[in-house]
Amino acid sequence: MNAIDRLKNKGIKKTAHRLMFINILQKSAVALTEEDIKQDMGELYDRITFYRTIQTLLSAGIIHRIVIDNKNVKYALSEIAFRNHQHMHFFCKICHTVACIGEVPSYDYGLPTGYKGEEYEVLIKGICPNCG
Amino acid sequence: MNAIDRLKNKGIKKTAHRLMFINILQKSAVALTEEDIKQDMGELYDRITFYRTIQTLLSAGIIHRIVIDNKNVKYALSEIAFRNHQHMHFFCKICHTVACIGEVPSYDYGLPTGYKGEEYEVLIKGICPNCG
DNA sequence: GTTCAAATGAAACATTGTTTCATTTGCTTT
DNA sequence: AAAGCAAATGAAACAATGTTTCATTTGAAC
Ligand SMILES: [Mn+2]
Ligand SMILES: [Mn+2]
Ligand SMILES: [Zn+2]
Ligand SMILES: [Zn+2]
Repeated sequence: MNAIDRLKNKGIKKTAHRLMFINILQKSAVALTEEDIKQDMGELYDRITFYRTIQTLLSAGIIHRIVIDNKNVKYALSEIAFRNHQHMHFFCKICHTVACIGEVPSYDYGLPTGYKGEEYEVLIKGICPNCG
Repeated sequence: MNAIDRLKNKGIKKTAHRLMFINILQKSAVALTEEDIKQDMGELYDRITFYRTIQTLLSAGIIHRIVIDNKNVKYALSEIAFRNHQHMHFFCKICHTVACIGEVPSYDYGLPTGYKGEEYEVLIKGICPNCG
């Protein structure tokens, strides 16, 4: 699905910032940092609008935020393939690349009594194909 | 193990701040936010020292940081029981409590070709015993 | 094209992260 | 117990990031 349709789908206005933001993510095989996206935006970048664009796209569910730790926060499109399934993330310890990978296996994670698990997030850290 | 021994173990000086920080975590069954710990510290709290205490204790491996998302970052002691095993974390969607729970199951998580997984982090979101 | 709500971007303010440096503290050696 | 020294502290200042306000511009519906 293209950027315009993604916005139309959610009933939010198509603006230059939003379209460019989505298009940049769309072209990337991996999740991107704010800095990555900002660099790609060039001229059009504005700190405040950028901040609000992220909020808008996040709450519309068009993108998702992947928080690895304090120093690594990335954004990726919420792909249709993944929409209703939890998916895993891979973090490369060398190049710090983050990729959305397959579905979370529905194994028994063995919660202690009394806990009700609803969402299972799996983050795998290791070496990516590029760095291996 | 008590706070003094934890510091002595790592060969770092025992100071009022560090001891209090560790003792506060030690008394808690769940992971705590900076704000939680700050509140418990009272008088002794200082923003800058606090910042450095976290860094020191983190890099000594005495505590670990659990990043749920942008708005939920918590700290917990690195328990001996967990030292060499990855352990899972549980996040309660209602009260936002975070708890360190059992080991990460060593199932096959099914990485795409080329990826080498080394650490597996599992974060389960749901309802805790208190809120259920 | 007109209209109106929503988005923008400048400015200002708030919060958090980090460094610098003079002073104090904890620990080792006498 | 006292001296000596490296490490820790806390005040200050600076940097980066988050957030609100408001006048202006823009997008979409009519
Ligand atoms: Mn993802
Ligand atoms: Mn833990
Ligand atoms: Zn890599
Ligand atoms: Zn709860």
